[in-house]
Amino acid sequence: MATQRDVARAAGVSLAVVSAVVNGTSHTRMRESTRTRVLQAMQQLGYQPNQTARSLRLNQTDMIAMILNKIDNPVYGPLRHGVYEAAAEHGATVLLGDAETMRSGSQFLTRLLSQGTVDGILIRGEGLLDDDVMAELRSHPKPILILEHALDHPWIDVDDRRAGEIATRFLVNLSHRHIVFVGGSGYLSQQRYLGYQQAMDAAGLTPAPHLATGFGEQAGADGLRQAMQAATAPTAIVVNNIMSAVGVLAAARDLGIAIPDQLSVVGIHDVDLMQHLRPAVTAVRMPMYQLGRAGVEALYDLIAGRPSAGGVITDPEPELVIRDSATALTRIRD
Amino acid sequence: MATQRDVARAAGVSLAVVSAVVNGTSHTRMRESTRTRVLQAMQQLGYQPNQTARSLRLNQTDMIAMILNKIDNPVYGPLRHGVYEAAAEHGATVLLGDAETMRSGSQFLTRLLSQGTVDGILIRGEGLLDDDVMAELRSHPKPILILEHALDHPWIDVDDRRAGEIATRFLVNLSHRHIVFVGGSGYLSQQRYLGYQQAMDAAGLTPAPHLATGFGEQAGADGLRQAMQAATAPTAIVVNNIMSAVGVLAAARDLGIAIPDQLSVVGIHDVDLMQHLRPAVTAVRMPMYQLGRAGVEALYDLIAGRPSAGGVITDPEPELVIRDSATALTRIRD
DNA sequence: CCTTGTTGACGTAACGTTAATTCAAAATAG
DNA sequence: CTATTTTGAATTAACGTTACGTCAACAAGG
Repeated sequence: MATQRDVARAAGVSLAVVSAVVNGTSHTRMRESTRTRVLQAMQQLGYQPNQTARSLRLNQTDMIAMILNKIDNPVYGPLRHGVYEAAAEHGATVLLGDAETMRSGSQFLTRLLSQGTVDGILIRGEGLLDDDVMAELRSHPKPILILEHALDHPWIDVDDRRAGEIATRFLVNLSHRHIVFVGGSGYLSQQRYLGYQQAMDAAGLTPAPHLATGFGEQAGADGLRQAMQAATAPTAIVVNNIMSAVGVLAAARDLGIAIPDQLSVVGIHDVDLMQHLRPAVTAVRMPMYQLGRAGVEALYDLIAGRPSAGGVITDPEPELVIRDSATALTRIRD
Repeated sequence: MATQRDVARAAGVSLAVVSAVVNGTSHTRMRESTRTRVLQAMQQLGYQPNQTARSLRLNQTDMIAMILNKIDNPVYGPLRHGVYEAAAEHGATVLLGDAETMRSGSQFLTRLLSQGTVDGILIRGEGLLDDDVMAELRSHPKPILILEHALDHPWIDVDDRRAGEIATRFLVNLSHRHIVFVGGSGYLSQQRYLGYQQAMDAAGLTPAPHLATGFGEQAGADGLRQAMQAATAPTAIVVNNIMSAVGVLAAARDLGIAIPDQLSVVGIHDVDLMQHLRPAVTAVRMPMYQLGRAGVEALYDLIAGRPSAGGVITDPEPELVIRDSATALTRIRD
């Protein structure tokens, strides 16, 4: 492949001029005619800049890494889009990794830790990155931004507490009194449960204990079964993780519980799929796309050494998307 | 950050020795005591090799790109895992891009086209990459492997025709006679339709025309509605794209069609979600994980200049996963 | 006419690595 | 005891860029 040297030779100019043409540097100036001559030579030779050499010289790769807990989780779709878009605006490409495969000594981690691979790192590990890995990452000289609550790193996240509150208050307003909170585990789920508690307290209702059955479809099914064993069955359920809502629907069907007539369901997080389920699932949509964009911006603040905005994103707020899985309580219960 | 030069100074040896220790090169030899001295110095200084400098020197980045049509499609989950794993075994990292954002002049494409970014490229664009982009990619000096049927490039793919045949034959064996084929568009869908036709012909049944309503949930709903307008309503339906099965289920519910009692449904491709829907969806699982692994192997054959295995993957075969959305036809119809 | 400033370039030293070449000292062979 | 080989390392030239420093030629100002 043609290099700047080849172009220089073909155009009868020095290397410096070619480089200046490529980058539009102001230091090295040239006649317009020279510039077009160089441009033509580049065209003819099919010159493509060598990104690696550029990175070495500039000590900057125009690449950032994003590490997600479970890449496949559809709630990360908009997050990823936000990150990719914002990164592109900064002229950067995104290297995507999965926390699950980021064991100590893994290929991806080694790559990240070696110098000159990425300009910065975005992490959403939901507590799944073990301490060894985090310690290794901490030794990384490039900035790291955590896309969830963190104690010892710059971080930014959506408002999970508020989401729990919004979901619960909606059910309260539909006259439900026995509302349970199901699924999840870890800090993030606790925040949502906190929001649930707040909304229950505000309505003078007694919060039920958190049925922390974990993540995914099965967790939802398990949660519903557990909830239904209570002395007084709930009339409504807040599902911590949206994919668990699928499991809740399935378990309800299996148990002969009609949704929403016998049980109202609200999920936290929203994905396209929810509008295509029957009943379509009412959910609290989190600004994940914005989180992605804000994350990249904050990361680039860190990279540039600027002070970086962090903490909980309160604008936009989590947004309730009303569909068919929750309805007002009309029958008298308990 | 510490470089090899710093390590060399600290250990009182030359650069060459440090490099040899890092790579385990046999050319430059050294005493065991020297080796440990260097290793200690590396440890003390926290030396991490500079990947960029290495890439520049070796003209090899240990990074491959994978371009997918719609990253978010859950059927790509296993494909991605296969690719990531196999790449890791080759000591490589994967740069993931979406065909949708790969317009001509896009950040990601520019990055790919510049020299020294990746060692090779894997593409599954499902016809969505426009000709400009493909032409630009073709000019790329590094090998490209297409993960679907291609005319002018090395390619490899799963057996879509066979999948259509398997799905259809299963329904035929359940005594269905009016079977429609719904959803999709493009070469890949045609292959599956071809398999459908084959199975229908083999059973002496008349294939219905391909209702090519496209991809995704909505496409399934549209397809079912269209299919139901026929003079004699079908008793079974082969859904080209698995996510469309969600839409089929929803539309059936909306139209008051009971699945599987009034209509049997079989989807092509399988994702975890299907077992959590009600009814759980019977589907033909494609060896996407293996496709990912095989794709990486074939790509590395190309990179190494070896002859590369290509074409349709027939082992393992698409596998029928029987769940609850299809049942034997017992009532007399038409 | 000399001074100063501007234009349009060129040369070159890095960036951190790898691998070819070279070479002194030690070991071995004759 | 000398000739030859082996061991253990050092020097150095790239890889393709970018940016600093330099400098001739020419124009403008006094």
